[in-house]
Amino acid sequence: MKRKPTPDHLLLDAQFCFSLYAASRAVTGVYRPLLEPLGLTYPQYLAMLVLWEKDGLTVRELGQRLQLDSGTLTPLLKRLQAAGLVDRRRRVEDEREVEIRLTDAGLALREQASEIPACMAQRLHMSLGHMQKLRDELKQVTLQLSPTED
Amino acid sequence: MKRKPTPDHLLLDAQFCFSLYAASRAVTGVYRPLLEPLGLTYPQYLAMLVLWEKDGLTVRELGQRLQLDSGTLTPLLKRLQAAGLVDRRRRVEDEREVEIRLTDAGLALREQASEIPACMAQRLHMSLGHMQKLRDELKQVTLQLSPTED
DNA sequence: AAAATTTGAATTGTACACAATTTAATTTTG
DNA sequence: CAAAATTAAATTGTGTACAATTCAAATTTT
Repeated sequence: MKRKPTPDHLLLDAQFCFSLYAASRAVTGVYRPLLEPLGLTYPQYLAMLVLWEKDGLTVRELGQRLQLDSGTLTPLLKRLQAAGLVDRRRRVEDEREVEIRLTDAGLALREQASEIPACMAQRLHMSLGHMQKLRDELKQVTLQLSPTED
Repeated sequence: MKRKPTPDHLLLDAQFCFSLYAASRAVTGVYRPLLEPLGLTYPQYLAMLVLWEKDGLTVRELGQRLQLDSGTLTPLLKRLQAAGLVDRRRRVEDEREVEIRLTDAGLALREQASEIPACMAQRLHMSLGHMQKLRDELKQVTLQLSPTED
């Protein structure tokens, strides 16, 4: 009574999804020790990147940028607030919205973070051009799969 | 008193890491409704892929394949067991090891899962060749960043 | 304007991830 | 061989993700 072997298209190593999932976690793992001196987790670092770019966004706007909902962002932002990096306050124009503002410490942290991307690029042993190409292809994947598409 | 703008290399859209992180979550999001009828989460599906390929692995071996530790796998496997898809038992040769075996139901589920990769490939609107190329480049990233490297 | 709907955050509950510790079972070593 | 070191899972604790619900504040309808 022989059991059929797994068809090729179900092999783990054949999966595009797994290469993506594994690579994403591997990259996060490399960031961890780099971010530890700044007292940030990787998702917190992403939120700070957005705020350094444009301060005073609402939770909703931050969520659109990072593709995260309030269930993820609210506790994350509370931790950033507890760490003294941001302030959270209701907008006067619309009390439903919560505006996130960098504190002086939050803004100052940008200088320390400034070294990180180069650090990462070096660890990847990849040309800048190839990295940009791969990045843009991944953006295309996200765009293609985003719910608005199709 | 003008504040310096964020340098280009700190812009969110410039980050390779974010494109990876966003794409990975987008892909998982597409799997969710496909896996729901099978009663699997995405990481559970990955564990099943490994077991369909080679049954009777230990938690450690499964962890090596998926790059996950027992802190993640133990509860995940308990849920698969609760769903009646796998059995967990200590090895007699070495009582420290826990062997994971597919149940009949677990093996049978492979037939339903068989349609999923093609479903996914179609959603990506990408040639098979391009998907494989991207997949292999991502594997290279993971390999490059794995702790054994350097 | 009052009622119904919509919207933005927060909350609740489930399921990962992963560091750090614990426990039990083997191996290695003195 | 017995103590020490190592190993495999499990456990504990923190921090995401995300669906679903709740709540309060706008907005739209009637």
